[in-house]
Amino acid sequence: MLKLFNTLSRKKEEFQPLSDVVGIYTCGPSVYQYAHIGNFRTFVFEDVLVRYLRFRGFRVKRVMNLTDVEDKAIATARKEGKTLQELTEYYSRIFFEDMEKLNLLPADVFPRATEHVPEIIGIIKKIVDNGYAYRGKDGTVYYDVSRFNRWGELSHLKLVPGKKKIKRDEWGEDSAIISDFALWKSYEKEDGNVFWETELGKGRPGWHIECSAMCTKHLGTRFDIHVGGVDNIFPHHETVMAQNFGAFGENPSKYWLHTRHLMIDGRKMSKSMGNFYTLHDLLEKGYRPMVIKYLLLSMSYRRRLNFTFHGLEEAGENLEKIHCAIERIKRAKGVDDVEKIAMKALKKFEKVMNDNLDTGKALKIMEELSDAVIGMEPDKGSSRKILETFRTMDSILGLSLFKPF
RNA sequence: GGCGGCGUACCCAAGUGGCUAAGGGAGAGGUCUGCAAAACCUUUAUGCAGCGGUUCAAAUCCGCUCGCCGCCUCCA
Repeated sequence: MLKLFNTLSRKKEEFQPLSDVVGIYTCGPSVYQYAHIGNFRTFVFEDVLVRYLRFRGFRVKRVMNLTDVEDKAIATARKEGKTLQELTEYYSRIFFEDMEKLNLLPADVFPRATEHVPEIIGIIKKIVDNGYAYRGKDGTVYYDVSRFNRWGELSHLKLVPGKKKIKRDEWGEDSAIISDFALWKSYEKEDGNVFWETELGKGRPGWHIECSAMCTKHLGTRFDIHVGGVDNIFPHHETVMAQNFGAFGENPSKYWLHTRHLMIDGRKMSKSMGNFYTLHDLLEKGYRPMVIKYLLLSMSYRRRLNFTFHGLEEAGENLEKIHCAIERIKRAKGVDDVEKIAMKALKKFEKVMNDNLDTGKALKIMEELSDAVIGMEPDKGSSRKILETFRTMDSILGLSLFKPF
């Protein structure tokens, strides 16, 4: 039985789907700059989640949004003298290329925030009608956090009531204060030509409402799994829950999964600190995409992973070993009946994957199988079985083991 | 200050109450070799941040202390 750690309960829970199609929503990239490999740690994990669910026989619908309108994107476009669309199109294209390089399956839907303004308006109106939002003096529509008594349930934060209003995607000094956040931001000069004329007035969507609108449109008001990095727990996912409660009276997702950060020099790899590598950076240094992916998978997603070049080298060696083992087995003409080893390995593999998708241990099991196999002369039947096992594991981890290394 | 995570050898790391604490990497010694590399062999924690407690038994459970990190309105 598959168990997943649910941030909401802070417990591992048995995965029981709501219906015959498992709905998964993942917060995708903000497409105003290159995604870094810390971002990809999350996307790689999500890919394995989807692949594993399919392996277990579930039908899955995965939705991954592209945040293509927000403060930073607007500011960046302005600075670079581009339109918002030119900027986000460019980075979206790069993102899709990176996904392909890392052998990540495309989501079933890649909704863009700018293409969902009518849905966004619709959901804001519901929230207003239900009494969970109000209009500020300048026309900005704010979510009234004081009306939502389950605020803080996901992040487990005890927040202090306050009167602050947050209009832009700002970050301030007043921490631990409950603030009302913008659902619809009225037009400001620095928005330039980024605005929509709507029945809520001239303006643009708030950052948080985009996800509520898109997940609801593509997966309904209640779906199975919502995934993202831990830094999204608060405020982003907390607000998504609040918004969906305001509009539809329920928490949109049964399970909330959060990946821990990729660290560098003991610190979180982040855009704002500038201590990151993009996929492109590492490819340029000569590292192969699958080696990078191997490193990203080498630790359970619930644990922090410290990025080092030494670790990357080791990942490369381990991956090479597995490739060698597969090549050897392909040509094996021995007489040993060693089918059992393959079956045992697969069993162990499933066991660790069932335990909250521990890809780090799963990789170790693959390495052990490779080590075992390298010293053997398996017969034809065993060879076929071993190759099948590797193929199955590869279909879940997506490491392109059967392509030239 | 609140919530959470982590601390096992020089480095990474497994370990989830019970045989002498996995495995890699690096280092040291060796086999082989004209030398080197590769490969292979040997070796490296009376001890798991510290202190106290529970127990027949603790790296593992409990309490306290120290240190590092994450979140507490940019962020995967």
